Amino acid sequence: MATSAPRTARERVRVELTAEIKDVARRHLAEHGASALSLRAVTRDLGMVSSAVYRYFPSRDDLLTALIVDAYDAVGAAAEDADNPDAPAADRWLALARAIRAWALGQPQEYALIYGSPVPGYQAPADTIDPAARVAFVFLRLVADGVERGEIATGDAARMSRSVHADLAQLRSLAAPDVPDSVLSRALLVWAQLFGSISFELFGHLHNVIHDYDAFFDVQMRSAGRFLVGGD
Amino acid sequence: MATSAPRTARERVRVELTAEIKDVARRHLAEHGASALSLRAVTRDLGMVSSAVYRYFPSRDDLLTALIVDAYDAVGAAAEDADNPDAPAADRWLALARAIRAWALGQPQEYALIYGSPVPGYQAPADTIDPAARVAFVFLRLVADGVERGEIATGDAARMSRSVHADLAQLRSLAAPDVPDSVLSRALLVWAQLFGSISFELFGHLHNVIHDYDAFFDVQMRSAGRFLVGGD
DNA sequence: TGTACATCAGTGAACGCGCGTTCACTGATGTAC
DNA sequence: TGTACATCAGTGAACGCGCGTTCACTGATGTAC
Repeated sequence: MATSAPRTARERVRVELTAEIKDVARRHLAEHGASALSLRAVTRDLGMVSSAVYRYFPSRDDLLTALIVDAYDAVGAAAEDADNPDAPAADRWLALARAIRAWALGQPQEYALIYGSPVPGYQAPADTIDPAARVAFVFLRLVADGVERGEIATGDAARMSRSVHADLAQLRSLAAPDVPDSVLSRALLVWAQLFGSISFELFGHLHNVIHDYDAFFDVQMRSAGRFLVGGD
Repeated sequence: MATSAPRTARERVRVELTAEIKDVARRHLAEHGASALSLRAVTRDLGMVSSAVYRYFPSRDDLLTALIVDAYDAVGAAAEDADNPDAPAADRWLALARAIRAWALGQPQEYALIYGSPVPGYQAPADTIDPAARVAFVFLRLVADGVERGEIATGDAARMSRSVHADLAQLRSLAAPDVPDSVLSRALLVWAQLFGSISFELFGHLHNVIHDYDAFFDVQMRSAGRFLVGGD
């Protein structure tokens, strides 16, 4: 990934073809889902012979990993783009929620790839961890800013066990400086709610219940935002 | 499903074998996930020849559908069992949330089957709709009772578009009599949050962030319960 | 209660398919002098 | 600038595998008289 600019023609072609393989794979993903992703089908679409892909990805799982990393990066980037650090916390939250949902609706299979059930037989390697955190950092920054600027009520923490306190403390030191437990806990609730809502919509659990998804989503996220900033 | 008691020996064996096939299939599901579920592997485990399964299920998709229906029924039953209609709404909510999570942790692949990404290439037929609603009905009953008994604050409804209002009205007439929009909206938020939280845990999105999942879940659900009963 | 026929469960062979991955190879591109 | 060698991309054939589904069949179970 972090290779310096390709100098030789060969390197340039290699970079391009790697990207092309991922593009085609992404298209297949969109049509048939992750577990149906086939190296042979991808190379067929590219006019290559199936074994040629092994010059670029050592195995099918490595290709999947690359797609997963790209997907995490893409939501992360979408979230970062949507965030205006100068706006009030509630507005930032709404913008972030909308951006994530918009990304999910735009590439539902990529959303499913990273937030749906894990691909059977596939073990996510460690290099997916950092990209996965990117989108969450946007959220936690917003929360930390909101607390710092006095926009988010801190309230008093609900009673929680030492273990939960420790987990929250670790998260705080990692990504949410000076955010008290009460707010951090609320934030995680709201965060889970966001992905729960998007998954419900995308995976059809609100079929025949909700018809105007756009409007419903906004109502829900505004309500969640009020909960987030408003305290208990 | 709703066949009357089998009378002949043949019918009895048929019922038993149908159940046995599903049991083995469920075991395979638990080990390898839905998309890796293979009729041949299932029949192999049963000591049958692969074509014999077609006497019981006309195709692989029909077997999958049966497993999905069973899974929905199982969470629904778990939820119903956990619910004590005489308890306060907040307690009922916590008990329900715990029951659903416990079920999910007990059979993660079945949870993934119904609440994770849809199985690629599989189209859920209409007969999954009713079983899918069963668990939600338990929740909505609890909410309706809470409103009726004055345990859940109704507050004033946030501004929402006509379309959302209509969707909520339909849901109310279906499963939540006399529950005002404000509460219904909050309830759906909390509901999405529950499945978001369980999915986060099960699909590994809180890996290295939360360590004491049991305690964290309780803290979160209590907080969600306060939001549910307490109003905006 | 016994017989004749119809129904059904399970068999085994076969069809046609696609998959991931390996391997020895050819020919083009890049590098060092 | 030109040549000799090393590196690399892509080929094509092959391996071994498992899958869903169909079909004509045998033999057991059930039903009607």
